[in-house]
Amino acid sequence: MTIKDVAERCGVSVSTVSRVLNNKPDVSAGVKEKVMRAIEELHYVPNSTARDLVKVGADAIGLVVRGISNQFFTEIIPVIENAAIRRGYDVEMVQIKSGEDELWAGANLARSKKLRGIIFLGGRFDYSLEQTAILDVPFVCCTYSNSFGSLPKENYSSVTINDVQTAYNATDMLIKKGHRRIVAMVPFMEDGSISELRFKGYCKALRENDIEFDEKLVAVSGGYEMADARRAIEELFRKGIDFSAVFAISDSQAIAVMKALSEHGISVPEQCSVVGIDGIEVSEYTIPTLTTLVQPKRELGEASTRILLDIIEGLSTQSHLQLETALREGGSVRNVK
Amino acid sequence: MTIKDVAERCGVSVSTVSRVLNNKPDVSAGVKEKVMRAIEELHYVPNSTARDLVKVGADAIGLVVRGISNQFFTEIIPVIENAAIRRGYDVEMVQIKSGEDELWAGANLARSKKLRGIIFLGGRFDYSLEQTAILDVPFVCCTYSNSFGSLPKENYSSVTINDVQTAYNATDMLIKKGHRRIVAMVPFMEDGSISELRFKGYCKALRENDIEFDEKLVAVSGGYEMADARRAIEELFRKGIDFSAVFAISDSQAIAVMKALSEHGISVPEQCSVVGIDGIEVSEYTIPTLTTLVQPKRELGEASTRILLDIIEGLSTQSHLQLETALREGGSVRNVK
DNA sequence: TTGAAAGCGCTAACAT
DNA sequence: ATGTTAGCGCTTTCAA
Repeated sequence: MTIKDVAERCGVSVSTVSRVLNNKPDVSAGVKEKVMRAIEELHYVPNSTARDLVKVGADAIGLVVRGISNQFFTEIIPVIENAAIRRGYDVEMVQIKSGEDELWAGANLARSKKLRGIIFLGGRFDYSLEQTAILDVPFVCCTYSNSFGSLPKENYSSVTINDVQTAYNATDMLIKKGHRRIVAMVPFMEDGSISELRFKGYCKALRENDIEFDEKLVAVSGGYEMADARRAIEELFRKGIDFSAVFAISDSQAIAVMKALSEHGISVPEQCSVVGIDGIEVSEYTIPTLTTLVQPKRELGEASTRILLDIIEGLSTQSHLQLETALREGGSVRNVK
Repeated sequence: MTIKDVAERCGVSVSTVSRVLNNKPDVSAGVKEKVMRAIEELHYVPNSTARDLVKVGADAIGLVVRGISNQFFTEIIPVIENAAIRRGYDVEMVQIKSGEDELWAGANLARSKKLRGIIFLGGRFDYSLEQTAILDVPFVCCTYSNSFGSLPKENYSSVTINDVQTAYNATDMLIKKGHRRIVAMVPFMEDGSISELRFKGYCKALRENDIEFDEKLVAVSGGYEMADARRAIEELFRKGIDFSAVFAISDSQAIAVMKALSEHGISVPEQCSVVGIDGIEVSEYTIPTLTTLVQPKRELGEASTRILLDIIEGLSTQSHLQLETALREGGSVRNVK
């Protein structure tokens, strides 16, 4: 069932059918009518692949999202879409799994759909110039940057928070409230990624407050899932570690921490305080409400889009924007001074 | 940057480049080497659109997911992917927004990628034969069926739970535990969709237990979001409605209900019981753990895939499978007898 | 082993 | 207003 079948059915040429398909003006009402009926009757659906192949670069950008079930990302996606639409650009989105390479996915998407640029929502922190060379359009890294790579600043853009600083703020806040034995709930200590950065922030806060780093207080979960965090806390109890607060790398792991504590009869915040990072929707629904450092989701999405489109339109060059996180005080942290 | 550029760079024909690209055997080692180096150097990435256009139907199916941020769906997706892979099929996934038509998206995907069949993860309940005719491959509806439409059973397949029965079970359980004034937290009473079915189950449970239906106990939230549920509960308090339990249409709304109750100083389950439906991950992390009717996510995904592939391979015909939900007792329901 | 050429389904000149 | 034709970038006969 192709455009040719429709054309033959109506006794017109394929270009005429193409015209009505694309709502071109120069088709007589009668023919248009006839073609539309044939389309209906034959249940014809145009092949978008063929369309893409022939189309010239339209006003559209790509969005490559790492991790289909990352709540934090799914809250940013609509922001980016709306921001792009407002400036007259469509956005083509693809999801990739944790194992896949976002650069390849982006290059593929860009070529296939003839896009003008790419936004990566989540990705690796260690690009090299060589690796990004497969991308022939500008791109911006949203929520991450190239901290562990060799890609020159002038070759890409990024919009992020300061992960080290944010983790520092979270931990420092706990210390200021009188906590000394603070658990760091992190997936990895050295993954060359977000976990490493935030762990560094935790260490820095201890250091600057003259609290000795205690390796026993690092709960290394080995993964970003809630179950990983829960398991890591259980492990702490098994070892009989004593602590009065937990800094968790993300809200979702913070929520898992609260649960694990509760299962051990520890109430939050009375017996243990918990702080997270992100500000995902469900963190407002925990009991008590999670205290967390909220990422500016709207700004992250809007700035990424703005920067990319400005580059595309020649209004500006590559840039790197670092946004502030805000402490949202829920009920999960207690002052013990 | 196309295959032609690579060919010219090496002084070979495009077909030769295509051969090394696709790992065909009949290329001399020397040429292969040369071409591969050129690909590297030029940072060439094949255009997958052009590939799709020319390829003949491969062993692949499509997965059309309704709602990018539906936690319940995102937990089923990997199940379907793995089940398909195990039988030697690739799966192409697309996400659609609430407003978009999944049938159109499915037809589009099927044609573009020359797929052998489609799984819809969530969708409308009211297809007609005419509407589904745009699909020229078999399809199965996963987690929903055509309860409000006219599509003959023999024209599609489905794998679902019994929504009416499940809601009945949830409500009946509350009644058996002594609750009489039970709130139904539903997005809509008559939406020709899942909300309507589950609301019916609630009503049926009341009826069969000789409890009079009280419209004041229906919290119609007008949407499926957590914020919608929270608002609906606030409204109940504003009206001064008295109740001892809440049946929520989904886990996520149940979690929002628990929060709203907590904010009004009502503790769960001591002063009010809450039950949900779905069994999403985070429902295991609430405090108390949410009591809910767990959908068999694994079976839903695997059965959908099996049925579709069996049809594709001519091993069986369209079928409709209804799976059981299981009550998972958390701590959010109290016996008041 | 390699190249030339046809064609996947569609759009967009260019004719008529 | 409508038809004819030339590609879009790739794979795949078919010849050489």
